[in-house]
This record gives sequence, C-alpha cells and structure tokens, in this order.
Amino acid sequence: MPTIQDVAKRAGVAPITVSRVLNHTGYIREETRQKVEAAIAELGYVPNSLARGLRIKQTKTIGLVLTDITNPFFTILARGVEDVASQAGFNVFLCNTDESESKQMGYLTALLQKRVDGILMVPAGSTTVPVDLIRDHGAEVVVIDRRLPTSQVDVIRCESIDSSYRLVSHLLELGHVRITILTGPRGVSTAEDRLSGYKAALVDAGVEIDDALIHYGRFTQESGYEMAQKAMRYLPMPTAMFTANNFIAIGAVKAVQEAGLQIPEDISIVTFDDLPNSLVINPFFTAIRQPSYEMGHSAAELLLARLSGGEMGPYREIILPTEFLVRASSAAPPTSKSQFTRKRATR
Amino acid sequence: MPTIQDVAKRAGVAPITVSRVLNHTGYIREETRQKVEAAIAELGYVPNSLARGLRIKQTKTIGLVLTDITNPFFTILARGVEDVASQAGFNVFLCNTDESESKQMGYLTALLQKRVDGILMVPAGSTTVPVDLIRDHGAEVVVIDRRLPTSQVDVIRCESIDSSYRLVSHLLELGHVRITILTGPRGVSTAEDRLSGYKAALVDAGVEIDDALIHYGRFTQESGYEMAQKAMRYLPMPTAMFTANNFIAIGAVKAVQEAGLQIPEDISIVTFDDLPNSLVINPFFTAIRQPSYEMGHSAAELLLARLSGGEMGPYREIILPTEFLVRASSAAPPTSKSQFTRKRATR
DNA sequence: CTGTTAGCGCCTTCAT
DNA sequence: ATGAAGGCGCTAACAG
Repeated sequence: MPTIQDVAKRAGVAPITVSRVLNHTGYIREETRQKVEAAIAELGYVPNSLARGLRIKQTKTIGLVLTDITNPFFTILARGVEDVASQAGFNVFLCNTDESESKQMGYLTALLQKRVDGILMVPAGSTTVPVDLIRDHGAEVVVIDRRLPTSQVDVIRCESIDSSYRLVSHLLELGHVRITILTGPRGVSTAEDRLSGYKAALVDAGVEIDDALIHYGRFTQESGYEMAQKAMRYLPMPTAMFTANNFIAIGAVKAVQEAGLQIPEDISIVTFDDLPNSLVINPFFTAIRQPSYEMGHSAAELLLARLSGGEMGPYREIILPTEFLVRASSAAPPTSKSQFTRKRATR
Repeated sequence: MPTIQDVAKRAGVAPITVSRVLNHTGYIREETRQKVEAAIAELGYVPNSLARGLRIKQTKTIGLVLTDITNPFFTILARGVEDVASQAGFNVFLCNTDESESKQMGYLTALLQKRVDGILMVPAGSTTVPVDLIRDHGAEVVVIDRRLPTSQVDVIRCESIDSSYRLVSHLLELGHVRITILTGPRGVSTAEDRLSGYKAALVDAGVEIDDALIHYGRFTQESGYEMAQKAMRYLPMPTAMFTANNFIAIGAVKAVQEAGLQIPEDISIVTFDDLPNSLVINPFFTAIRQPSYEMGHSAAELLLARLSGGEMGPYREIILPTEFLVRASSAAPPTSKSQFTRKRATR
C-alpha cells in the first residue's frame, strides 16, 4: 500500500506537496502537479482517510440510525439521506435499532468512536440522553420523524396529531363510533401523538373514549396482527381501525381477513403511512402519506449545513406536510341489522 | 475530547495500560483495571477508532454496495448483512450505485480510502475491475446476486437460469406460446441469465424464439411499464409476460391494467423476485422467491470469515435455493375466439 | 504485570 | 512555490 511518502519520492517532491495536490490547497506549479499526479496514477495510490481524519478531525462520514431499514418508509428515507450525502462526498453508516435503546446506545458509541461528523437518528426511547451524548463528543445531530422533550435539537418530521385527527374524523364522518386504535410503543412520540390525535377527534365529535379500544404494540406486522385480533375480540366489535403505521395496517388486514371479515364492508381501516407507489399495484389504504424521501433529504441537508460550520442560528423543527389519501379501505359501518356481510372471495 | 493519555494520567498509569484494559489484551491486575475503568467513566472517554485503525490496519468496517436500497429485495438483503455485521462489531457503509459503473467506482474508492476491511457488492457492469481494485488495496470482497467472469471471487447468489426455465415452462404448460420477456440491462448477469433460462425453456418446448419478444431495460418500475407497453404493441399480442424482477413486474401490471386488460385472463405474468410478506396482503404474482435475507446474511458471514484470517481454501460460489410460487397472476391463455375478456372491475 | 520508545499516514506551522 | 519538523491518538515490540 503506497503512502504519500512513496508518491513524494517517486515524484521527487516532499510529502506535503503531494498533500497539497490531493487537497487542492495552496499554490502548486502546474508542472509539479502533473509530476505528482503521474506518480499517484503509476502507484495506484489511494489516500488514507484514517490518517487524514486523525489529523484534521473530520471524516466526511455520517451515521444513520433507524429503527428498521426493512420498513419502506425508512428505506426511502434512507435513500434520501444517501443521495444527499454522497452528493456532498459523505459516506453513510447504516444502523438498525429495532426500537431498542441499548442497541441504539451501542451504535451511537460505535459511531462516535469512528468519529462520524454527524448523526441522523430516529430515536428509540424518549430521552435526550442520546442527543447529549452525541454533542458531548463534538458531533452534530438531527432528529428525524420523532419529537424529543427538548427544543435544543434540529428535528425533521411530520405532524402526527393533526394528521391522525383527520384520519379519525374521516371515520367519524362515515358514521363510525366504535373505532379502535392500534398504535406503537409507549413513550415513542409518533405512537403517542397518533393516539392524541385519535382522542382529540373523538372528543370533538362527542364520542366517549373507551380505553379498551386503545392498543399499544410495536410498529411491526406481527404486532399489528396481534393487536387486531385482540381488538376484534372486544364486543360489540369495533367497526373501524386506525393503525399507527403501514406495517401495523398490513398485520391488521391479515387478522381481519383470517376472521372472515371484509374490508371495508365489515371493518374500515385507516392508517398512518402509505406504501410506496413502486411497490403497490392498486393502492388500497385510506392513509396519511408522509414524504419520506424528502424527510431524509432535508434532514441530511440540514445536518450537512450544520457541519459546514457557518452560523445557522437556533435549532429548527421542520414539519413537512402530509397527504390525506381516501381509498377503498374505509366506508360506512355495517348497519346493525346485517352486521356482517356474507363471506365472499376476499380481494 | 479526552485521549488515552488523559485517561492514563488520571488513573496514574501509562497509556499502554489503558490500551490493554480497553482491548482486553495482556495481563492487568484487577485493581489497576478498576482504576482505569473509573478514569474512563469519569472522563467519558471514547476511544478514537481512526487512530486505532491507522495503527492496527483494520477498521471493523465493511462497505455494502448495492444498486438500489429502495428495492425490497436489497432492503432485506441489507438487513441480513447489517445483522451479521453488527453482531460481530462491524459497521456498514451503505452505497447505491443505480447500476452506474462510474458511481460504483466513486463509492469503491471512497470505501478504500476509508480503509474498510471488506466490501460486499452487487456489481454494476460485468468486469472484474472492481474486484481487482478492491483486492489491490488489501480489502476482501464478496459478490452478491450476480456472476462475474472469473472464478476467483466468493459469490453468493441464486440460480437464475434454472429458475427462469421453471417459470417459463410453467407458462408453456398452461398453453402459452407467445411469451414476452422484460429483462434488465444488457451485460448484467441476472438479466442475461434470466433471458437464457427463458430461451432454453422455449427451445426445449419446440417454440421458436422471436427476438421481437425480447426486451432489455432497467430493473425499475418505470422501465417495466415502458417495456410492457412496447410488448403489447407487438401483434399478435403476447399472452404472457416473464419479468426479470419485482419492480419490472409491477410496472408491467400497471401498463396492462391501463390497456384495459385483465391478469391473468388476458395476459399472464410470471416474475423473478417475490415481494416480501411484510408488504403484501394478498400475494398475487406467480414468482421465483429468492431468500434475500439469507443471501445478505451468508454473504456477510463469508466476508467476515475471510477477514478473520484463518485459511479458508479457495473461493466459493454459494448458490442458494429459490422457491417457485404459483399464484393468481398466471393462467391458461385466452382462447382465440374470445381474445379479450370484457372489462370488469380490476382486482 | 507495567512502562518506554517508536511509528502508523497525514497535515499544520513555520521556514525558505 | 516548496520543504522540515512535529504531532494527531493509538498500539507493537521490547524492556523490566
């Protein structure tokens, strides 16, 4: 592995001259530059970023800490991050926490050891500990998708409360009263906010809140399946479900279908998070779509802006707009006479 | 930012002693260890991996070079990689090449500069240049999903030719004769092999190969859409389509639906690559499923095994089995009398 | 069981 | 426009 020394020797110059050519810094005579570049090419020299990073204290590297890259919402968000980062010459470390704060802590320390310049994170848990930790080690941080109990961070997210309010109001307008919510983990802002929106919509409509209709779980298909089963055992059965993310929605649909019920004839489903166009042939869910690519894109841009050092003013909370999509998964509730439709071919 | 020196001073020992505690190497008196650990905790010391990597010449970092993380096949594969890597204390750089060899080259040099220990790649292009480059810089490499024109690399992939043969034979058995193939880019082994399997099945069935039924494109939904439109303009219209990946299949379905045709009544579709269970409610495609998680998992394990240095013998090509799933997107061709079914509600 | 010395490859500083 | 010396933070090799 040739070093800058080898290149220097071959070009008949000092190492620092090679460094200057590499980094386009200082003055170099054209002729010298060419000698150096020739030597670099001949040796197949590739600079050592570790040594460079050690010296200049920045690595052109960021960490992306997600809960699960498997969810298309995060996949596409990650793509947004990666596009911006690579454009700016940064590389991205990918980390999946599965909502575990201890996994998250493990990744954060690993990233800090590797001296990433900054971290983009969808925080597991609801403390500011991770943010403080990152800052203590001189790295920048931008929070994505979720709130944290402090205004001293940059955050890129969508409005969960209002959007949920709209989704549930839509159900209420259709005539639903017994609406169950299948949400994410306690303490996670998106899970809690979506519940708040649900409650607010019911309260404003004069519908009493029944705690037995509220289900906390995880943001996974399995959890959605289990929560839906539990929800359907509660009588009189809810006529509508509000699921707090796409995976929960899919799990819920499976449970409903297994129970021999039709959507939307027997049960309506509305959900937070759409499935991407690229993956779905005939969109089915009445849903709130979050602009996941833009979220990743903006978050990465904000982080890079902070890293580039100029004074940027106070921390920002950027709330991106959501889109409300009414589709086939929601309809008026069944009349009490014909509570369930006859079993037909499921769609 | 405290360094190992600061910790040493505080604990009243030499830096190397701290190093030994950190790395669990050599002998340390319990009492000394505790003093050191206390100092580490008090200072909030986090080791500098750059310095360490510079010294020991390994970084516990790997690169994952994919064509597009947005495709669930790769997403899930990436998750398999990440799980194995993080388990072993490695971090993963994520890179999307979009099938561009120049982007790929950019990522590879960046990864080599950052002195990754190894690289997992789904190669864009069909030369061994990237592999040689990586090796020249002392990193290991494992190729995923695609063949390269050399036996001197580890490869983890599935059989494309045989699997395609099965898919097309299935169509032939149903009675289809005019079968079009919508495949990926020229020169990409998966695109070419899937075409080879298609041709072999036709030849064995005594069906003449019509070059006008062969469409090369990209592995994207847009390309699938365009290819399908072109395919449907060729008369007599094909009664079946074989799409070379999941995105192409989805694009093709959209084109078919837009043309007012029914699947499978008017046109059958069979495809390489299933969509993950977690994303699909009612699986629809007759498809070849590749075990994407396992591919990522095995590839990462193989790479880490090579990195751990023990003699491992020659390069290996590991071919993982595929699964053949017959579902609703394929059926017998329409009879010539009633070439097209009447337009009904699309599914 | 612990410490000293030296150097990994690069760039900052100060000279020339 | 170019170079020499020194150090970023860590650990290998060798002492003791």
